[in-house]
Order: sequence, then structure tokens, then C-alpha cells
Amino acid sequence: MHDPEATLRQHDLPVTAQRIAVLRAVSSHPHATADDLTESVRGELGTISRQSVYNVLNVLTDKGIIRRIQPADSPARYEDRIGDNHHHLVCRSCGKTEDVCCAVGEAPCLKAHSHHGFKIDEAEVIYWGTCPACQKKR
Amino acid sequence: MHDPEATLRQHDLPVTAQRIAVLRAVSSHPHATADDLTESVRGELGTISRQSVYNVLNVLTDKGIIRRIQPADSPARYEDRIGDNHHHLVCRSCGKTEDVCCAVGEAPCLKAHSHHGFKIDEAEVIYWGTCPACQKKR
DNA sequence: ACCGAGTTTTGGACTTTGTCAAAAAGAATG
DNA sequence: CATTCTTTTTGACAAAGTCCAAAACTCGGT
Repeated sequence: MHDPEATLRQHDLPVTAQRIAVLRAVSSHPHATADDLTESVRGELGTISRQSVYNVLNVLTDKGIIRRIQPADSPARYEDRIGDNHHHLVCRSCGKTEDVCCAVGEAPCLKAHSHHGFKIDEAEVIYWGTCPACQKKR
Repeated sequence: MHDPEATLRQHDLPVTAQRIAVLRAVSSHPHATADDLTESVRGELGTISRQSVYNVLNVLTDKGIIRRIQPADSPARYEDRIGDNHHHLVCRSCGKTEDVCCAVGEAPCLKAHSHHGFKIDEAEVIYWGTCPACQKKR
């Protein structure tokens, strides 16, 4: 995400300091939670309301500018990297999240046949495990 | 789940009316939420506290007797069917959840190489889409 | 069948994550 | 610049779950 301002204009979104800051924060802290991002934005802007962070994140998510991921037992996390069908690796004990490319060749995970009459539009894969740091701790 | 009582004893869990009822409810209402299950158990026992339902569900989940699934934007759901590595198909608009067998042959989804030093123990797949009923509605 | 020790269940307060709504402030167009 | 429409802010609220202490129950031994 090189130019947050341009990105906003491309999507017909009024440019505000809050949006620019949130966008930058998401970009530089992949997989951060709304809370993490609020912290980060406050460091840059001084203040921002909790609600605004949510507003911005929701708008950006709706426009497809960022992606929201919601692993079990964790608040939602946000990321910049979109449209490349990658998946996630989450640590059960600390929540650390990493990106992984689709492990099984050319996105076969998307080829699920339409089961039960559902119209499938996405296959979400989460690999659960323990991160190196947490492996040491125990 | 034919004999909830026997199942409890097998796992060294004291047998209580609440546990039997919750276990039966999970068995007969696959993918139900804690709230749904509370409803169902109240129909059978008359009363049960909200906390007890959570207690029981947590114990059963810890012991591996039932499985908890937590799709985004939905409260946790519980199921009986465990150990067969099946995945889920969730309707984005109504939350209806169906089981699907691993779509790509013999569980290749579990073969993710250990990335980033993580020790991976599970690959969770959720197929997102629209169920037949919700397709008609719009 | 009863007792006692140790678990469960209960009820109520509390926490976390997020949304709703109305008023104040700010961006963009002519 | 002024107007209009959107955003931001503030504060209340909602859903899902957990924490804690007291009361009730289960189970093993007698």
C-alpha cells in the first residue's frame, strides 16, 4: 500500500486523516486487531475514537481494500494483502498469525463442488498449531 | 451418541442430569449454538442455568467428546461428529451449517508443511456461500 | 443406606468485542 | 467560500462468554 490517499480516491472515499492513518497502520501491522490498530493510529494522530477505527475498518473491508480475518477465540484481524488467495497459520496459544500460500498446488481448495445446493464463493483455510516461541515456553 | 451416560463414565466425568441432557441435545441438533442448546435442554429438564450449559460444553469439548466450531460472525456451534476430519459449509446470510467431506481426496489439506516453524495440528476449512433457501429469497 | 470429600451447578456481576444513534466537525463540489 | 453530504465523536447499548462464591449434587467407602 504505497499511497493510502490515492487508494481512497480510487474508491470514491472522502480522504480523511483517520482513514489514511488506519490504512497505513493496517499496512504496516499485518494481522493486527482493531485494538492494536487504534494504539498504532493514536501514536500517529494523537487521538482517534474507537468508533472511527471500526467505521474505517468496515468501510475499507466493504470496498475490498483490506481483508478481515476472524479466527476462533480472537478478535478480528485485518490485512492489506488481498486477492492472492493465501491462507493463515494461527498459534493456538498466543494468536500469532502468519500467511501461507495455498499448500496444495493451484488453489484446489477452491474447487469444492457445490454441496447441499449451496452456492460457494470462498474457501477459508486456517492452519492451527503452535508458534516457535510458544513451543519453547512449555 | 447412543449412550450419553456411558460416554461420560468412559471419560471419568461424574454423571449429572445436565450433562446427559446437553450431550443429547448436541447429538440431536448438530451445529446448534449454546443458546439453541439451552432452549433444547430446558425443554427436557425444565431448567438449567446458562452457566451450566457453558460449563458442560467446555468440559465435553476439552475431553474431545464434542467439537466446537466458531465461524466468523456467529456464536460458537457444537457437534457430535468428531475424528473424521470433515469440514463445514456455512451460509453467509442465515448461518446454516452443513458438513462436507474433505473435498480434495484423502485429506491433503492436512499436509501443510510446517511453515514459519509452527507445529501444525489441524487444518480447518470453511466453505462460505449461500444456502438454497437464501438464494431464493433474493 | 448414609457420610464426607470433592465436583458441579447456580446466580449474579463483569469483560470483551462490536454496533447504534444523534450531534458536531470535516471534505468536496460549484 | 458556502452548502451539502459524509465522517467523526461520544456515550449508551448488545451479544457471547467468563469469573467467583455459595448451594447442591455425585461418588466411593463404610
